[in-house]
Amino acid sequence: MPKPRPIRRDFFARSVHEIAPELIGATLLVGGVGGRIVELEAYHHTDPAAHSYNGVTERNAVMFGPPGTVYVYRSYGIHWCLNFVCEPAGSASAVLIRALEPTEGLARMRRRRGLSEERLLCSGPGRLAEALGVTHAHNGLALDRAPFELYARTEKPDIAVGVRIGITKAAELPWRYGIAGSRYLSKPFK
DNA sequence: TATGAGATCAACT
DNA sequence: GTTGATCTCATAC
Repeated sequence: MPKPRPIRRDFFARSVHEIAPELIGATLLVGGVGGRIVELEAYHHTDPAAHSYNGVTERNAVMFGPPGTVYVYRSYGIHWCLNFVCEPAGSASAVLIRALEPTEGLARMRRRRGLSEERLLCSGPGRLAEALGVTHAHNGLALDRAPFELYARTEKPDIAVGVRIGITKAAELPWRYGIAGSRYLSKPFK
């Protein structure tokens, strides 16, 4: 195995549409627990589905901050969802990390998630956050500092593209990316 | 395999 | 009061 190369914050100071496919296959750890990113979605500030579309609120404030920052929001009143802020500060764009192939800290993930088969540990944004212990306490933290670790992929996977999941606004935009055929996706690609 | 309810909160109308 | 970047469990087919 080649030595993993850390991804630094400046990686994120570009178009979210360039970043999103490049992050597929990267390794994300939180407190040493995590795995390979197999699915994510892009949200651009000009996109009606983005939280930042209607301007700053208390919830989405970190989206308007510097790139390479972690944005965590509560979903459906129940779950936490993990995002990485992209583009130059003020652009308020982000990628939602939707699924991981678990590789590190399997035992801790299982404990946090309760009895659960490996395939379901991180296959969805809410599940992923629970398995990695991500909460609002992580909102606004830098991605290249503890407890976060992010490493570039060593090989380019076969990347699938599709429409985003669970949204009604701008639902037709093909801004969901994933590893084609991975069994850890929240849903298969068409 | 598919559909539906419930959990529970921030933003918006 | 309604909706939403969700998940789990129950019930129906």
